[in-house]
Amino acid sequence: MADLTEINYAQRERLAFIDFCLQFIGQLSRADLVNHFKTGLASCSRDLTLYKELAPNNMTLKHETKQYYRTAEFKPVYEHNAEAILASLCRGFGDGLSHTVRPSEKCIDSTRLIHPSSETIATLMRAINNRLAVSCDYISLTSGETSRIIVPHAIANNGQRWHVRAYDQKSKEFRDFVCTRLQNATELKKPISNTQSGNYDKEWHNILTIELVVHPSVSHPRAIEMDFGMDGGVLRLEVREALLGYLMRQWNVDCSHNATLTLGDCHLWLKNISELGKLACLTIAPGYKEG
Amino acid sequence: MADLTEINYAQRERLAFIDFCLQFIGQLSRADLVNHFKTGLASCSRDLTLYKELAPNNMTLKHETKQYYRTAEFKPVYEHNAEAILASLCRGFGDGLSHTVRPSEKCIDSTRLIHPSSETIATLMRAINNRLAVSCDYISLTSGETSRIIVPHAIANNGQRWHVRAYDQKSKEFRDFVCTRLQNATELKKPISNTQSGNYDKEWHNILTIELVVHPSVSHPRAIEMDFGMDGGVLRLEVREALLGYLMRQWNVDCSHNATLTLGDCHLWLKNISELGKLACLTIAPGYKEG
DNA sequence: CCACAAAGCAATCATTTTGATAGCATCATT
DNA sequence: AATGATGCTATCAAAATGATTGCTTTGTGG
Repeated sequence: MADLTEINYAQRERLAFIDFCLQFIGQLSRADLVNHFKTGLASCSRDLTLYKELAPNNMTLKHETKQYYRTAEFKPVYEHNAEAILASLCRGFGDGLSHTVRPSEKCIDSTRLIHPSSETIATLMRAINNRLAVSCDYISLTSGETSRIIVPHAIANNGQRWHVRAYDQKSKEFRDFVCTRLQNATELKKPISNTQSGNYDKEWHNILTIELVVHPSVSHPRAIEMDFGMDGGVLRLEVREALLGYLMRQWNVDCSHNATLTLGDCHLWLKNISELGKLACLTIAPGYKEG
Repeated sequence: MADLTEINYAQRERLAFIDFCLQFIGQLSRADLVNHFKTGLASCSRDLTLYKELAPNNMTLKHETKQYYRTAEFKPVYEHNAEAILASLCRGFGDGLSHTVRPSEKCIDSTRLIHPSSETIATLMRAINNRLAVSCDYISLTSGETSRIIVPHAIANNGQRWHVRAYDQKSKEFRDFVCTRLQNATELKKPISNTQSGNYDKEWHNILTIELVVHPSVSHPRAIEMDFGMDGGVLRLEVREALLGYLMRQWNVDCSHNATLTLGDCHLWLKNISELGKLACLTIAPGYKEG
């Protein structure tokens, strides 16, 4: 019997592709495999034969259409993670590096309107990995364009924008910068001072445990519980303090102390807000009032 | 000289990996390659040699650290799409099928709190591809649990949830259903009637051209223009009518006729709303009033 | 300052994987 | 019943890969 772990990289990819097509498309022809991997017919037959060995009851050939069909007894050979699958369907297969893409028109991801340049991302990621400072021009919403030197240690998406979390030499504190508002980012070769390293970013390293519950104003709470896979009506999450405000805004979580926000479409309430103390990050959160 | 298109699938993957590491991490060791692809040392040397042939000036070996470093003259061999790169950094490499994952802790995507089951997605996608109806139990926010037969034709993410767009035999119209609120989804084998096919979903096939502009209340509009890569202060988009409302809500676009919404953090205004006519989908959009 | 260890490199050969071809089987279509 | 399209298997040649060896470079520790 064939052992999954002993199969080489390329063939494993092809087997995974077969498995995927059966489960998420329902059928598969030899031509699909040949097209996708630019492989020969022979190796294609070999792959199908091997797949049949691994999972004899997963597919049957229908000669009417000359395609393999998923059977009702199908058991996936590979555990496909749901988010990864959806990404594959939306953006096509392949790892996004070599372009073996074939996006599905039937699976449409949310629209990202903000696309940082890959140059900027590359510079930031290299600086992060090599602990270097970056000089750049930054246009802020409040103060307009300024020249800055920042020491980045992570990048994060807040649901809309990609931010870089960095020590700002101008304000002498850790801040978020929107990646698309950076221009002329350049790595500075001299090593950074210790206090500017990510380890000293308190709000980043402070992990808060928050409790989200269905908002009392919702009339069929079960629907929301199912959305969030809630266990006993509560969703516990670990969140970096630096990112909490964004998360609350992204999910439109009522952050008032008594769930009094009545703005439409508010499905969640931050139940344990009173235990969290005063948090600057929450100033952008829906319904938040200090106290 | 080696020709990129003539290189086989497996080696192309490895070359892309080298290219990626140099550009987004800054360095790469032979061990990284071996680890990632579980390949032998020999083939690893071959890949590096070939990469040097393809791009002689992209990397240099530093013996101090025994790693290859990106040079200042680096020119990517593969065009990496920014979104794909960010996904690779956040979730690790590989196509999400075979798990060759190694996510970066320095690159954090926004938190998706709602994860549809891969079983449900699989059933829906198969039904879509094979034009089948699906029976299921659905829990709606307004009417609670009901049994339904729907004919799905696409799934889409609205920024928060995955929806399935489908003909609903109960209400006899096309609607959106939240994937996580579906239970016991089962394909029905009999073929669907023609009028229930996706082709007849008017709101889905009606493509609107919308014009988004920086909200007049923003004090440094250049920052927003850069975020959205605006051309002359306007961002023109083609959007399905069925998805327009979600898009407006996701990006918090002021949909009032005169940009009068003053709610904090509203960076965009839907400039041509007056030309779009009456749209039911906009009832959920910020600031929208009929008229 | 020299020996050593660690990593990279190049060459070689055995093994594995792949591609191409040919002949046969199956089944829908006509 | 003939035809054509596709799938299967077997075979052989070609290509890719893995393992081994001996060599080079360079940093490190004595």
